[in-house]
Amino acid sequence: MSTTTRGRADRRPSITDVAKRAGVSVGTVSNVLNRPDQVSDSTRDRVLVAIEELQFVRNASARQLRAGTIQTVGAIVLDIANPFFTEVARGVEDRLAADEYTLMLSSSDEDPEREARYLRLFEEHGVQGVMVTPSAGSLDGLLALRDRGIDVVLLDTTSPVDDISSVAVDDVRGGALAIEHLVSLGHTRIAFLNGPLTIKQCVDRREGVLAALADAGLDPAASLVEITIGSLNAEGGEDGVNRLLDADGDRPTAMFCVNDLTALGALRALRAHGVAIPAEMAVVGYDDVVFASMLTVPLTSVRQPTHQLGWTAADLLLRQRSEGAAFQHQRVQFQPELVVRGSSDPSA
Amino acid sequence: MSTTTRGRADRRPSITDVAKRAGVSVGTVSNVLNRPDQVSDSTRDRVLVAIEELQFVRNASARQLRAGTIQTVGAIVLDIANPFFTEVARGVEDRLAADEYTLMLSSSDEDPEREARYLRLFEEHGVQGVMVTPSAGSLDGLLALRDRGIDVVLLDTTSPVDDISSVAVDDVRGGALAIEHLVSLGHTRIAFLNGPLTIKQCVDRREGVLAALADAGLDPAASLVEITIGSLNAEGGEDGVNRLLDADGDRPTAMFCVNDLTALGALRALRAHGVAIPAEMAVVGYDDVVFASMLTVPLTSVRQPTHQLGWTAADLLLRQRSEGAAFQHQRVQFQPELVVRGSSDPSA
DNA sequence: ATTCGACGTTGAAACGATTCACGCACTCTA
DNA sequence: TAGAGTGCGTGAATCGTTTCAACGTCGAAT
Repeated sequence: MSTTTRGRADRRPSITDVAKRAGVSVGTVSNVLNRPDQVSDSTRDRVLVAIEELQFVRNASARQLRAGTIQTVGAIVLDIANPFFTEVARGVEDRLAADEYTLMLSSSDEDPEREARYLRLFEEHGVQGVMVTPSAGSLDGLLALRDRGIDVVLLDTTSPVDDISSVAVDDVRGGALAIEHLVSLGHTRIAFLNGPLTIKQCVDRREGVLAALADAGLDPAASLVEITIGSLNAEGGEDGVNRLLDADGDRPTAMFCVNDLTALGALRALRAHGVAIPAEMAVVGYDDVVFASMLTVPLTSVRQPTHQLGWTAADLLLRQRSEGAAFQHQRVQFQPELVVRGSSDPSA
Repeated sequence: MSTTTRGRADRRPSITDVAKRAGVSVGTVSNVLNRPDQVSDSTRDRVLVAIEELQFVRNASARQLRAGTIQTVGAIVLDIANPFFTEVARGVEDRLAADEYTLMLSSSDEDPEREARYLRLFEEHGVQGVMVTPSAGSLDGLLALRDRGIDVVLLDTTSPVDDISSVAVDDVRGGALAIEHLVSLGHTRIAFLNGPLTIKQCVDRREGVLAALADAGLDPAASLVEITIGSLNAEGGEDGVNRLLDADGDRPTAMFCVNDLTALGALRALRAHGVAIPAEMAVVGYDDVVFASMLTVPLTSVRQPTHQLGWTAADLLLRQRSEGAAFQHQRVQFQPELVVRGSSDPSA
């Protein structure tokens, strides 16, 4: 059974095989690998030749088992297919590279169960820390993880507890920015395509929405049409618009989408229904992803410092590890910025 | 040193700790974990309680070290930020899930060195197989990997050798489709924003381009303006267009971009230069990513069966493992499809 | 009454690397 | 020439799990 799938060797060569071939002890081979300067030139060369001849590749499991831990951290984002999160991930990688850490990256697809599964997988693999954009309302799992010695930093959401750090953008402000803008254009009946309120970003942006409406003296009951979509992507947006247009009552004149991917789907559905943008429906997205400015109708959006977000989260995580008990937990918060384009403002 | 970063426990509990607490041997705990039906109810319950109380989490390293291998495969794509590849990855995941395999996903960013580094990392971690979209011209590293017992399937490129399987889309045909379309619209001077020829897709699409020109009786030297861009993304596209417009000589009336991300950047730069699309410049992309139909000028593109591509690659890999020596290497090839939109055809 | 198999459990031997106390052979110094 | 110091190398213990031969116990079959 084991020979069928193996080309040549029946078993990958171990450090012992290398030692035998080079005529040294395993300890010496290990030294060549990890402290080459403590080995004489001739011995080192002999070992390196043996490694080359046998095509020896270190066994990470054995290495890690003995060493106890390895320079790896995990990150779980809501949706790896969302350009916003890939840019965040790039920021994380850039910071980790400086300390020679490796990243295990996964997407929860907004499913708390998937999130939990990946967290367990990461833990079994002995990651030193995790960065998570939680998809569940509860932080219990993450707190337990922290108690088991794995550092945790929340990514793109503000921490509700004092003893877990977070790096986020002010989503309340972001939501308010979008609505203030639409209100300033004269809209008084606005649709809000939002995700489930188990996701913190959705809660916060909604809070900003409500606050901005109140500030403008508008009654949410009359001026806001909330549509909850299942997933924060193009399909969700399309679905949300279809439900909105099917519904009875006054059709809103403006729409705020919880992110740009959702807005993309919404625009597609609106176009399919022949709704003019922004004349019949003004649209605002969130994230200002790479293609937002290039759409049929350039998308007004709330911009966030993506790369910096990821970089800072990784920085916090690494500092938390290196500083140990001296580390002060903190909530880093960046400010969002509204980018006005044609999807909301014909004069833009 | 070790206590500073640990919350409570100084060391994560091992199977031995669980055994002690439950008053059984380590073998029994292992049995509870792996063959629960071979353990009596009362013992099993006692062990499970101990596991719960100690918050025991299996150590994947030890597990894998002893078991020799684990249900994991790796995948390396050219650019994780490209929606094309995230869709492919989704297809891979869907197939792997059926066999309870785990995926390690990485992006080479078209850098052969990064690719090699990730391959080594995967190998050290004992993956059973890898799916790779090669960024280097040479397959030596992959062949060596295969000889060391790790199955290899090429992803989104046709295998040049008989003993490595591949799943691809006919890129020669795809390139030809784009050019045939532009020629049929009357264009005789066409720009081709292509990536480096170390990347197989670029070579193949170029071959299709040249073949289609020849079929149309056009001399490439006169009708084709080749621009080589450094990276296959929006920045590359912008850069390519800037160089094209700065150059002397007849300006082409049409442009074929090696992928949609590149086309996005190209469109942005063209707009900045006030070039009308498609009147002054017709543009065709490749991949038909999610936002292609929604751009300022909807993008004509060559569509590929992304999800199926990934699914099939994973299927081939898993079958290769399970069938062993009986497995027949094969080159699966799907056909691309041209989707005509406004960026090339005003009547579309 | 003895033998047998089934069942549940044990305990020790792996897996492959790292680490560290120790030993050996030299050279240098007093 | 003894003693200290230095540079290299050794080999055994260790990490946490899985696996498997072996063992005790009990009920059924002979």
